[in-house]
Amino acid sequence: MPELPEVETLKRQLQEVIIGQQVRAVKVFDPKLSVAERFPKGKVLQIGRRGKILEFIFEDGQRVWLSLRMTGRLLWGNEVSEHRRLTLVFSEGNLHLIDPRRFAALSFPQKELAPLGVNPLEGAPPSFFEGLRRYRRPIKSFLMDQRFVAGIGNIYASEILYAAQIHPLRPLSRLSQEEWDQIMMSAREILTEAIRYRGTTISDWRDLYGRPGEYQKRLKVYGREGEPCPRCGTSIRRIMVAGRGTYFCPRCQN
DNA sequence: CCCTATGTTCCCAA
DNA sequence: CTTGGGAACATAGG
Repeated sequence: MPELPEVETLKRQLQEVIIGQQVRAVKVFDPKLSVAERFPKGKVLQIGRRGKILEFIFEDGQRVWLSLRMTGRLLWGNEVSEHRRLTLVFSEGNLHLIDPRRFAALSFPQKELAPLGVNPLEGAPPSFFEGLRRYRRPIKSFLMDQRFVAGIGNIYASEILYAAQIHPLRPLSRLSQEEWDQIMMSAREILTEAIRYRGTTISDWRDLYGRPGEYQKRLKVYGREGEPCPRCGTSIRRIMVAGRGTYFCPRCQN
């Protein structure tokens, strides 16, 4: 599913296409998304992103949050493809929500709730790491916890820890400040690079125009079990961390 | 039939 | 309170 770089790609493309346009009609094809009937019919003022959540901001101040979950995608255009769950009819075109597994969710936030973690593109404030000493959970599961760090998912967590040369099972409480800083720096570099390549297409991800991303060609460890580490040649390993497939180099990452 | 899958949430147990 | 495991959601592919 879309992580930060994929959602950011959609956000930027939507800004080019629907800012200033008015939602004329909403067609709902999945009863799970019947809440979409309440979609504001006004003019879209801005598109935002909070971690992996896409935010539509309307002229009158109303907001809609879209969480794409595992297989959700947005498609601009006329062609009716498989797995269409929702269509927003704009003055100058149609925006379709495509979602094979039907996990995507819409919400209409009443106020500022759902405290989100730090933005890994900006980095954490200097004091952030100080408050984390008590957590002994593996660094990888921490990086993916949206309450602490917003936007990192399963693919980029493995890639970030590989770049930072930190073992995914290392307890947070046993990281030094320098190692934490290194992880945050790697996160920024990798996510920024992934945005530049319009995200990672392993199976479902496509951008607003249906094109696959390019970052999958640059993945160093994710999905590469048994292949040689690009740094030292050791065979990449796969383990389960918090129930998710996790890839790392047993020699480079400690 | 088995396992896996870019996510989130909830229940339960240690 | 912390953490992880498992299940659930629902569908497709190897």
